[in-house]
Amino acid sequence: MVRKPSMGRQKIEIKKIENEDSRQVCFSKRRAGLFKKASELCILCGAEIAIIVFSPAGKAFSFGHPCVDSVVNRFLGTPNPTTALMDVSYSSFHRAAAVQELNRQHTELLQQVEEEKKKGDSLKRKDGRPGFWWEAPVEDMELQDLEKYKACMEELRKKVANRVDYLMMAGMTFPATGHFGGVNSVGAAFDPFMPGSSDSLLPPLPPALLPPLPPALPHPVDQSIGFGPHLF
Amino acid sequence: MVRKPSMGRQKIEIKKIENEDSRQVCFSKRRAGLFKKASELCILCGAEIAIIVFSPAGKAFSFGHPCVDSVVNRFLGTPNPTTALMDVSYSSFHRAAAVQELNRQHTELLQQVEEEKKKGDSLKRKDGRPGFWWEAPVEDMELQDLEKYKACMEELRKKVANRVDYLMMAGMTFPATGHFGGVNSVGAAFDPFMPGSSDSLLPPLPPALLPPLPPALPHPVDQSIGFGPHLF
DNA sequence: AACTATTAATAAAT
DNA sequence: TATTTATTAATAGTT
Repeated sequence: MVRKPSMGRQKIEIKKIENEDSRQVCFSKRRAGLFKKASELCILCGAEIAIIVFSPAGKAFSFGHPCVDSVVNRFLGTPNPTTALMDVSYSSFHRAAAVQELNRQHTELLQQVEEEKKKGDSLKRKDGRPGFWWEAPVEDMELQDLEKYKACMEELRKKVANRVDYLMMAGMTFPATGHFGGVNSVGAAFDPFMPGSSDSLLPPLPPALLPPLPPALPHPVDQSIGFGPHLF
Repeated sequence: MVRKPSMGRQKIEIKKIENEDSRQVCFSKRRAGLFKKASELCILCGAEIAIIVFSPAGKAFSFGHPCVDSVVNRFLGTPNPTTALMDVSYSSFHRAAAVQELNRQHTELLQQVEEEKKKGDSLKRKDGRPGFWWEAPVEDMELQDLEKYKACMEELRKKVANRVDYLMMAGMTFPATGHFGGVNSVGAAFDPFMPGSSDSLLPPLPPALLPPLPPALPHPVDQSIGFGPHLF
């Protein structure tokens, strides 16, 4: 029999893979590789790592040692018993940054809304007409949408503020709603510190623990509708 | 002359490295490798990734595309305004398209960084640190670097603003500043737009706008507080 | 999902 | 810390 002479690995350019199938395959392989590298770094150097990956399709995967939420909380500054004192000032910065980011978005949104309003107003009043007939309805619709959007942002902002207050005061970990372990998270699976495993567990990559696409929970893209009862 | 026949790479067991120096070297190398893998995954597959790494000494490093906060917030289930407004069909679609475009540009910048890095690798390597732009603790950042970074941010902000104006003129219902998370609210099956779109555009990575790529610039969120000397 | 020819990452030495 | 080298490890293309 003639052997199959595969081309073997070929050098590739680091640019977006256009072919969807190829991209999906690459995503799966490299995600696994990334998580493996992370687990090795944890074991070899005693690092704590959290990785969150959203596939182009919006599915979430995560890796965490000791677990995603503990690392994220530490990063964001949630008071944590195991957090070194040294980390506090450091972390508070990130927490502030995260909230600030949301506030900034909110502010910019409001500006956009105002601009849209102006446009709409001027358009309607020009020549005593609401603009071209085919435009008017569109403008109105957009304004309605924007108003809704604005309202949602107000709501979001409140929830964020409450959430932050809660975290700061309670000194608890994140949502007890099971957000974290939920989705495609790999913690224990890749957890190098699992009893009796140091290396042997890693290479094989238990496929069952890396469910390609189970229904995700709290992620907007996977969820049909936004504000679920579990959000904040 | 007698060559120096290094042993080359040796196979190692994946277990904690006891020697502190070796561990530190390994940590640095592998962290860099991990972040590089992540960036490639982002570019190749259009993924969104956030990585948070705490060294054993408690120092935090992070990688994020588009930025750490946006990915983490998305993961945590931050209510997504766009999702909440999903019923507003027209607006959603236009907004999705707008943000999609912005995000594409963003990815292009990321690619440019890669290319620049290649060029830089082969050429200059004298003064600056060859580290990745997204790491580098803030304390290592020269004042000059901060000034450059600031300037680049301003530049990028202008470009984004121009882009937004263009999109608005083109008939976009809502310009989508590019700051709002997952615009892919309609769901993968129904959304003709690339699902992997998303968040913040500004903060992430101006490096493409930077001069050739001298010193590395940290990710905004990475600019945390340096607190005294640290091991890692 | 499995197979390999290659490229890419990196342990050790400097 | 950066560079170089010799190897191992990851993976692109294929089946």
